[in-house]
Amino acid sequence: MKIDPDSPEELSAQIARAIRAAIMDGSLKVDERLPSEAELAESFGVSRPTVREALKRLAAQSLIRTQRGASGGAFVARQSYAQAREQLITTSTLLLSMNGVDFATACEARYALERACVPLAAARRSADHLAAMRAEIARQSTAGLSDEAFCASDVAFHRALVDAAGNPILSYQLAGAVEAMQPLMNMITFTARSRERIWALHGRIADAIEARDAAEADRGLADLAAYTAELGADVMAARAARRVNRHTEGA
Amino acid sequence: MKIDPDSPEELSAQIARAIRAAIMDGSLKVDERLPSEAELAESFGVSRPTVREALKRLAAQSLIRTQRGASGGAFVARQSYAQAREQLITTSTLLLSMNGVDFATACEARYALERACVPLAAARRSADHLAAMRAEIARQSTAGLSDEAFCASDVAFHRALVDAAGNPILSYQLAGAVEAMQPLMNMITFTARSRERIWALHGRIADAIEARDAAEADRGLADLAAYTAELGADVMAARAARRVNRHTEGA
DNA sequence: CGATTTTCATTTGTCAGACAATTAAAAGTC
DNA sequence: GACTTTTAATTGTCTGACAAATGAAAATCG
Repeated sequence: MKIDPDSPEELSAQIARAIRAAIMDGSLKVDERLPSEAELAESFGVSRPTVREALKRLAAQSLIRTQRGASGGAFVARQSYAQAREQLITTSTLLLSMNGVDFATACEARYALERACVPLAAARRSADHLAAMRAEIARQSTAGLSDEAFCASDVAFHRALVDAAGNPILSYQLAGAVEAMQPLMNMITFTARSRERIWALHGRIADAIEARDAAEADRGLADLAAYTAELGADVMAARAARRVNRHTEGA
Repeated sequence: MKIDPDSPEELSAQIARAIRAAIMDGSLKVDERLPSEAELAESFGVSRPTVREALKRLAAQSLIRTQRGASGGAFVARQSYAQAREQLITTSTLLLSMNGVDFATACEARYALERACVPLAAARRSADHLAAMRAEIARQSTAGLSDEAFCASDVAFHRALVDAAGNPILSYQLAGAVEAMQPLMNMITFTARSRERIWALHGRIADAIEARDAAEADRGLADLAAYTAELGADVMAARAARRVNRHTEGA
C-alpha cells in the first residue's frame, strides 16, 4: 500500500484505490477491521481528514461500513444484492438520461435481457412467483390507475418474471436494467386501450410460464417488446412534431 | 435540499444524498457547476470538511468531477459507459466473491445473458467484430499460453460477441457480468484438450455469426455453456475431495 | 460473590482556521 | 496588440480541537 505525494492524483483517491485493491484481491476479508483513522493517517503519511475522505469514497461504494465508539472503526462490508442493485440502478439511470440513449435502444436491451431468463423461469417458477405476476396483472387491469402506478406495476411484474428464474445474479442485473428504464417508460401515457393490450400480453406470458412453455412465453415477450417499442416510437414522433411546430411558429 | 442535524445518519451522507437526488431528478444538469465548497458549507449549515466528505462520496460514484483554481469547482459529470462499466465490475466481482456464489450459478447467468444478444449480433455484426473474434480464437490456439492469458482472451472473445450486437446498453451490462466472473474462471486450469474444445466452439460460434445464423450461434453458445459448467463442476468436485482428504488425515 | 452503575479510554463525527497549489481572469508592460 | 505579471478564487491538505457514541474496566451496592 504505497502512495505518491507528487502524483497529480489526489491523495484521498490514491488511498481509496489502495484499500479498494486490498479488499478486491482478498488481503482484507469481509468484516475485517481496518486500522483506525489515526493509524491509517500515520501509515500513509497524511492527515486524518485526508484519510477520512478516502474512507468516505469507499463507503459510497459500500465497500466499508463504519462504527463509532470503542472497538469501533471501519470494517470491510459484505456486498449485498440489495446494495449492489441500488448502485446499478443509480449508475444505469444516469447513463441512460445523460447520454440521450433513445427509447428503442434501451427497450431492445431490456427485452433481450429479459428473454434470456424466460427458459429458466419456465423451468423453475414457483407458485409464489406466479401469484406475484397474477397480482400485478390484476392491479394493471383496475380502472383509474395513474400512469406512474401502472408503470410501477409493470416493473413489479417483470421483476417477478426475472426472479422466477431463480438465479440471484440474473435478478440483480436485470432488476437494475428494468428499473433504470422507468424514467423513460414514464414518458409514455398509456391509453385504456394500450393498457388492456399490455396486461393481456402479461397474462399470456404468465400462462406460458405456468404451463412451463418457454417457447410460448418467449413469443409473448417478443410481442410485448414490439408493442412497447411501437408505443415509444409514437411518443417520440409526437415530440419531434411538437418541436418542429414550435420552431415553425417561432420563425 | 434539507438536512437534519439530529438524524443518526452522518451529515456528509445526508448532503451527498441531497445532491445525488438533485442530479438524478435533473435539477442539476450535466456540466453544471455546483456552488463552491464554502458556499455549500454555509447553505447546509456545516463545515467545509463535512461538505468535502460529501463531495468525495459523489466523486466515488463519478457523479461529479472537481477542478482546482479560479473558476474551478465541482461539476456534474457525464456518466460514461467506461466509468459505468468499471463500477459494475467492481460491484459484481465483490458480490460474487463475498457471497460465495457458486460457479454453476454465475456461469448460468453469464451464458443466459450472452445468449440474449446472439440474435442481434447475428443480424448486425460488422467485419470488425468478426475480425476481433477471429483474432482471439487465433490467440487461444497458440501453444504455451498461460491460464490467465487464455482466460483474458476468452473474455475478449465474448466481449467482441456482445459488442457485435450493436447495443451499448447490452455491452455495458454484459461486459460487467463477464469480467466479474474472471476470478472464478481463473480457478480452472485448462488442459490442452479442453482449450482445443473451447476454441473450436468459439470458431463454430464465429462462423454462425458470420453466416448470420442466430440459431446455430445459439446452439454453439449453449454447448459452450454446458462444457464450461462441466469444467467448473470438475474443479469444484476436486476441491471438495481435497477438503475431505485433509479432514480425514487430520482426524 | 454477583449484579448494577459509573467511569474511562477509544474511535468516529464535526468544527474552525490556516496555508499550499492551481488556475483563469485581470492588470500591467513592452 | 501580444506578452508577462499579478491577483483572486477555488480546491487540496494540514493542525488541533471538541462532541458523541460505545464497549470495557472499575467501582459500588445488595
